Amino acid sequence: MLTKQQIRCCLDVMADMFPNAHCELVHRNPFELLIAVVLSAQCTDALVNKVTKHLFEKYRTPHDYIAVPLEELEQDIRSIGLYRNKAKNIQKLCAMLIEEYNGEVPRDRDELMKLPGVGRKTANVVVSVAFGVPAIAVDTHVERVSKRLGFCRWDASVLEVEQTLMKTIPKEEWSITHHRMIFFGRYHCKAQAPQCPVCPLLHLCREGKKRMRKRENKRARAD
DNA sequence: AACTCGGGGCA
DNA sequence: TGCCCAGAGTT
Repeated sequence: MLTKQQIRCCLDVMADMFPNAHCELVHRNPFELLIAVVLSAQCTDALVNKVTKHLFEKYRTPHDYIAVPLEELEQDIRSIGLYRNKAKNIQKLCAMLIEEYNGEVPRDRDELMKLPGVGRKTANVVVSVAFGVPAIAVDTHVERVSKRLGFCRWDASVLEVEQTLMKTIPKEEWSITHHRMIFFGRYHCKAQAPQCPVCPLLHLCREGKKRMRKRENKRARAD
């Protein structure tokens, strides 16, 4: 396990590697962001952006989404996968927005999590990106990076990962930090092909050092 | 804690 | 062409 000091050091390196880290979802307001993040569950932001381009021209308000048959909305988002669940959730979510929140996206994380299709990760992204509330959205990238480097135990829950990061990072940097970690995880510390040999964090990384040792042993046996 | 839902993308 | 990727909800 890394010390707080070491974790901050890792995060500083990520900041240097990805100075332009940001939310990759295309949106123009909190409502569009909410829809985009709900759609992004279990698929990549790039894929969602392909769909939302057309979607946000056709549907502009919560009313627009519920004015259409479920099957039509399903067809409009078919290419992203899990589209039946997502279409159903979005119609219910829009109905709730109208009935309970005056058609506005709530600014409170716990209120957001009452909406169908909105879990902890989605709610954290929405409050931090749309409303500037400090939050750390733990997706698979943030979780994988935290565990490989040794920010937390391997068996830590998503909530424990979030709490570890919150305890380590000053509040003002929570939001930008989670974007940096996502970039680091997506483009460098990838799930299948981590770039350990060229990683500037290798000297601190629990998993990286283990992988490099394995590599060495393999080479030694081959000789 | 484990399972399910479903496509696109890449090897 | 088959494996890998990405969260929320349910039991």
